[in-house]
Amino acid sequence: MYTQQMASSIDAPANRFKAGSLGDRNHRKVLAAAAKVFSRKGYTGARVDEIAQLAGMSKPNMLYYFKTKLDLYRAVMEDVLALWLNSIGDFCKESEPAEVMAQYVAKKMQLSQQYPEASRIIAMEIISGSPIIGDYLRKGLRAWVEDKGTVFLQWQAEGLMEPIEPAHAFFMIWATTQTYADFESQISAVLAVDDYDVEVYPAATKLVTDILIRGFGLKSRTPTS
Amino acid sequence: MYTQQMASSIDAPANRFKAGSLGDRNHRKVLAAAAKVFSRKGYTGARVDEIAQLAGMSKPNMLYYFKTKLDLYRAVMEDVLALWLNSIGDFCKESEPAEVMAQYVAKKMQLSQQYPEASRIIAMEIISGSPIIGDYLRKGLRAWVEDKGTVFLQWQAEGLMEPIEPAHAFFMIWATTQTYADFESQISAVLAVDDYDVEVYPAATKLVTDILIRGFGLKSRTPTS
DNA sequence: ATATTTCTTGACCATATGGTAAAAATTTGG
DNA sequence: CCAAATTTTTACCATATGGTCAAGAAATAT
Repeated sequence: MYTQQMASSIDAPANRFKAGSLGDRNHRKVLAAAAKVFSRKGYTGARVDEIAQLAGMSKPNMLYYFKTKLDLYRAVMEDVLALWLNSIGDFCKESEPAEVMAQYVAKKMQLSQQYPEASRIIAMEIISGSPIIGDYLRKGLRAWVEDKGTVFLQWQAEGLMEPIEPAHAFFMIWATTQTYADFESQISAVLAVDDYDVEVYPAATKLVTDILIRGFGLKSRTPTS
Repeated sequence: MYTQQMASSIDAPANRFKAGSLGDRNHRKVLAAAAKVFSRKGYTGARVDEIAQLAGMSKPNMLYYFKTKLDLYRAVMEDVLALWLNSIGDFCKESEPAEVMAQYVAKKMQLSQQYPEASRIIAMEIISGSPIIGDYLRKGLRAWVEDKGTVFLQWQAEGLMEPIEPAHAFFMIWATTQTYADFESQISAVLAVDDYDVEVYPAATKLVTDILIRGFGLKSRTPTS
């Protein structure tokens, strides 16, 4: 089993190669290829050789950049988590609730659209029981939720939001936005769309935003007089 | 690759063993074990031998019941899809919108709680690009959504619901309910709960129900006079 | 009880898989 | 241009993996 934990902090995506060098470029190529494969197969299902092929190099060559499959997975995970959590936007107590929510949802949706593999990798990892990021979830993410959640509590204290446990509010936002990345194959099948990006995302963003604002009962602080 | 499709209809879970016989019981044991393993590792990541061990028998013995890994996966998938779709409840146009929604959400939540592996198996399959159930999604599920969606359209025509594309309404319901099964490891990590079933599900059910009813703008047909 | 069907086992197989080592090729700094 | 460092390839290896086969053990029916 690979139930080892990674550091619970988000390190910079720094690698040991100097920017622009051959090593650096290949390093990135491998990470990109790995993200694609891991996002479809998960850790156990992914094949090292498939990743190497996708990165356009031989397996031993790829293993020169990442010594083991687990190392590679951890590296991908770090990148992906960093991307995922740095998407807070202006989450400040003083702004208009509906504005803040709209911005956050928009940002999340944009991320789902731009880096669907990132979302899927995290989803697969969590569905698998979070063997690698479990520690991070218990520490880093937990703290994040507690911190950002104060904004919701503030709004609720001001009567600008229904009494909803902040953590659950986040679960709901994440679920509704990430579903468009994670379950793309289902959604595009049901909707029978040609171009997911133009036919689904814009409409979905507006829809999810509206429903969440209404569902959370977000009120304006300065009623349009 | 295993990009073969299964029948797009949901067959009865009938097997070739007569009920209660040794064969029947073992058949079920294998299916149960397979569901657990597939739900954590996905198709490619699952190991035939691990499933056999979990079912308490040798690998060749298990392969006596299901000739190949793919056969087994298909069988599990069929069971799981049947379970998942037969959870419609009273989805009838004449009932109270809020009632219908509350019932559907409750049923979905109950399923997520009772058969979390089922939810995860579907999630993994879809995240993997629906290689096996793609055809079913394009035909069976698409038809289901179109059919059941008429209820939402009816409500909207009567002014009892905000104008929301029915399919998206379903995506939202599924996302918010299934997230509690699929992402259990994340949610329990963030909430730091001991007993997920009692500390999370009841509260989540009420929360999701309320938010969706409010978010969809469901009105009562017979206002409480 | 015995013949027959059903189930289980152990030995086995071809291939896949993650990973290694050392030589060869390439790039880079001086 | 040359030596040193970096990158890539070739040939391997041990083990894991999905699956087969024939013989043996149980159960079942007669």
